[in-house]
Amino acid sequence: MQQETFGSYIRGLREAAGMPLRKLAARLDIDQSTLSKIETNQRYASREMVPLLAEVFGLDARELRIKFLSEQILYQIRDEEDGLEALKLAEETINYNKPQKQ
Amino acid sequence: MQQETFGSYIRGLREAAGMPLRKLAARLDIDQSTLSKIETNQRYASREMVPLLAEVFGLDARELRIKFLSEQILYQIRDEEDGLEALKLAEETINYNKPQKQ
DNA sequence: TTTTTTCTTGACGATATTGTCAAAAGTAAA
DNA sequence: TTTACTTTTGACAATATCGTCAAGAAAAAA
Repeated sequence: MQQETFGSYIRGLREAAGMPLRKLAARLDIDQSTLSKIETNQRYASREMVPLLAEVFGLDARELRIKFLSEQILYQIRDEEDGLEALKLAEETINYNKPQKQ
Repeated sequence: MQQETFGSYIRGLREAAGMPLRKLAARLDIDQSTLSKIETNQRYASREMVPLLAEVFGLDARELRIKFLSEQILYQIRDEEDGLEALKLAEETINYNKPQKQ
């Protein structure tokens, strides 16, 4: 299930840009060791980093946020049975409570 | 979005059964104040309580687990934009990595 | 209204998670 | 190799979350 994490995804972007950890960490306003750990999956990226990352790498902020949230969700239901069903129920709950169009 | 929480759901079950907090807490092996807080949404139910709750109230354990996980997920994406899209992406990711039938 | 039982609350210790510092390890250039 | 730079790591402080205790508030029974 866990092929590419958000952390390794960032690492890929950063390396492709030839940018050192130190610089990206500065842009994100975090310690470089924290970023190192995020990229090696010893820590988790925080919500606030997402728009900054989008800006730095010229990505669509919305898409990146969705990717980030999705990974959070997947992490939460990792090695749970019926995770898929839980996702579906969550979806239904959102849809049910969403204001109806027309 | 948040109409009935897992906590208030438990409270409903417990009251319907005419069971005092104290007794249910004992069955769950937690302090009654913890259960009180869970039922009033000041704390979150833990994963381990779910099968015990199912047993106590004669519910389907799988369904209750799904309900529990679903709420966890919804809590995580509360007041996030594009939460629904994140859910869908998570689903796709699971489906994509699921072993194909046939 | 007293008494008993149930429920809630605030404070606090225990636990888990996070971010940082400083040093070590790894890599590349000179 | 030295030297300079990048990345990783371990230890620890800061923060957040959690469960319990003990007392108080609320409710029900007597």
